[in-house]
Amino acid sequence: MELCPTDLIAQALTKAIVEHRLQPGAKLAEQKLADHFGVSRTLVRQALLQLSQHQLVRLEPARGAFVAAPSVVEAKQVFAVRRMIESEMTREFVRQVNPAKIKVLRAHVAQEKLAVERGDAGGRTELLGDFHVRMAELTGNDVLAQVLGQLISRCALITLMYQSARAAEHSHHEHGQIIKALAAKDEALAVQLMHAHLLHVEENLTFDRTVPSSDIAAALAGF
Amino acid sequence: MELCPTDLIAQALTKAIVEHRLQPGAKLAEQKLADHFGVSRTLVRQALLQLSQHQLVRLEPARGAFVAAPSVVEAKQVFAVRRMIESEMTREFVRQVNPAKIKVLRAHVAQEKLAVERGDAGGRTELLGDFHVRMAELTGNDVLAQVLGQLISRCALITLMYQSARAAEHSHHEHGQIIKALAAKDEALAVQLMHAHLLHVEENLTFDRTVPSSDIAAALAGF
DNA sequence: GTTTACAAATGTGTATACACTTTTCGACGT
DNA sequence: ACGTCGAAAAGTGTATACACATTTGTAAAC
Repeated sequence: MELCPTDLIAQALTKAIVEHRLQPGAKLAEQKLADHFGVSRTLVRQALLQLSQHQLVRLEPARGAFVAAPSVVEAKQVFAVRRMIESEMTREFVRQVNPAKIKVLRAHVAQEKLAVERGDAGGRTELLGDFHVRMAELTGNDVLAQVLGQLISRCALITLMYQSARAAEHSHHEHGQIIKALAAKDEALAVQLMHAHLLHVEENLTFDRTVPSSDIAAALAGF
Repeated sequence: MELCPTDLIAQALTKAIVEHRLQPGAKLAEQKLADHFGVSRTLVRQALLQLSQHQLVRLEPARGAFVAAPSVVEAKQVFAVRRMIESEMTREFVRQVNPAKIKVLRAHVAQEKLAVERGDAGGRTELLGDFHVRMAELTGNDVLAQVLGQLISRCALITLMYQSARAAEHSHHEHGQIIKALAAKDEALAVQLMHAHLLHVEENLTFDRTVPSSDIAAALAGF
């Protein structure tokens, strides 16, 4: 569906940002990226424009592009929206659940297990997020999957900034419980578990941890 | 926040598309647009790229940009997602409702009334959609407002393609009822009304009406 | 030694140029 | 007359060029 050079670059950058190979706040100089990818600035610019729409990079006029560093309040808002969407999504999922769909989710969780045990922070964050997108896809609503996908990639940054290994394992475990409730067609339980799960993820983000910030004003507040 | 030339062009195009001054399926030739706006193709391309992300234009490789013509199934999916989000949003709104917020909504509905009475199809569609965005903004969740805004601009196209004047007035009336429930802090009623409202909007779209299509295959299906 | 002014360097913003693909249109052959 | 082939036209995809803004570094002034 999308395989033109621009999207390839955007994808590569997204991966690099979400996997934390590019620090939040890092400058993304167009020429440097162009050289690296072996293309002209034109394509890099287009890719950066896309990523800015996805809130993964901040574009400052005449100053350039920087890896986004979502604020705590923004993170909380993203999670609030996710709870709204995913509670209802879970309800819908239960209505149309069948063995094949449960099987897909179980297979996914098996992969999560591997990444968590391997200690692969990038991989596990991606997989833990993908669980929710997978659910959305299984409801058959492409728009839902797309919207949720954007929200999740947007807070992949946040999660990676703040989430501990223990929290990741906890998430993985909760996914298993959610599947059980889905398989049992227990709507109330499934919705409750999903809601609690998202709350846990948000709560476990150690927002007080000092994060290397590129925002001078914020970094030096109080000095 | 966004006032660079590219965004200005994107905004102008969005308005033209949403106000139906550009027919769904219409070709958007880059040079023509560039001449019209008095800029180079570079800026037009960037704007078109943005609009394609918002699903307002379709980009076909090496063939160009076309005004999007959302399918019926896509429309239904958008509405399904809106119901998920806005049910929960209504719940949240009731929790933090106060007289000032109610006043804002009442003022908005007053404007809707004018547009509906004036028979201004473009204006009323925009205002009827903005009611929901206004609610999102009033909850204080910027991310929610942004996500919902995208969904609504995405189906503004649909609404304008299919919605009748009578349906518009009906929507306007339902907004009033929703506000009453919100003001009374009656969560259950407000949620129920919002849910029903979105169902009504979707149901009232006359999906069977033949729409001028530029998609030859679809237009000639069955011949 | 610190601050200010200014110039070089770096980098972004937009326009233009060129290669290549798709479309259009006319001529040729059947 | 109809269909096919081919060349011209139009349009997209990418690279490059250039104007302008920002940043950096240096030198002069206090």
